[in-house]
Amino acid sequence: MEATQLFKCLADETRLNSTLLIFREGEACVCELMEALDESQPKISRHLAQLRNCGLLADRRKDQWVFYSLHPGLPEWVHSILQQACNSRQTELQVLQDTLRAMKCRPNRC
Amino acid sequence: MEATQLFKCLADETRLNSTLLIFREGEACVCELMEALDESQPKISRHLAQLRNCGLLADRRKDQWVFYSLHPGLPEWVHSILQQACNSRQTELQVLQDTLRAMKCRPNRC
DNA sequence: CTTGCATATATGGATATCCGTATATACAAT
DNA sequence: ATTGTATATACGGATATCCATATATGCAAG
Repeated sequence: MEATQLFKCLADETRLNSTLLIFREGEACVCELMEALDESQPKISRHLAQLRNCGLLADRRKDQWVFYSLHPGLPEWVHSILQQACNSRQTELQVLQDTLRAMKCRPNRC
Repeated sequence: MEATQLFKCLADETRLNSTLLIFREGEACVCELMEALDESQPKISRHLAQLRNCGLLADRRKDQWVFYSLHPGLPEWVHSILQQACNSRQTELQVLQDTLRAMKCRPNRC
């Protein structure tokens, strides 16, 4: 993964928050991110597709949901940068995670 | 400094390489970066101005040169991200630094 | 096979980014 | 004052990014 490509991925609010939420939660599906970030379905879906195409995220299908997670085998420096980005917006991320946790009818995991 | 703003700064090859060279060298002026990156003067100058306006770089004037350095007082997580970015392109950066060091008539520092 | 839910993609338009070229500014030296 | 060197900025065009809206796909349940 090229550094500039990673930075392009993280240079958008929706993509950064989605990636960091996935980083902290392990995985998340489109509808969970819609709820946590309060954004439209196409918007979330498009950004996640972009992150997957760049190799930052991987997806798995479970019933009608698609769960996105960090792509396995990302180099250590990518994880380190994500961790630092988390540090820089701890408070905001906590709010997003609380919203996610308060969500009713979260999809069942495998 | 906002995380997405930092990532936008680093999402361009010219800006990323300039920033990392400055990170490793301490400071650099426009003509040094032109030489090391083999790019035009307006291109380098425009990108440096953008980095300064975002608060990532600071500049000081010495005779006819303008030296750019990391803005003092940047939070620790910014430094950490720059360090990780350096790690991810060590080899390429080394080449750029060698070109810089081989440059004839480098400007005199204060 | 139709309905419903989750997700993906296509389209078109608004805005942003990036760059080459040309020009301007600042300042030292003559 | 004029020249030369270093840097900055203005302008215009090409391209990329981002989004809302509409539509398509995939799949499970009935």
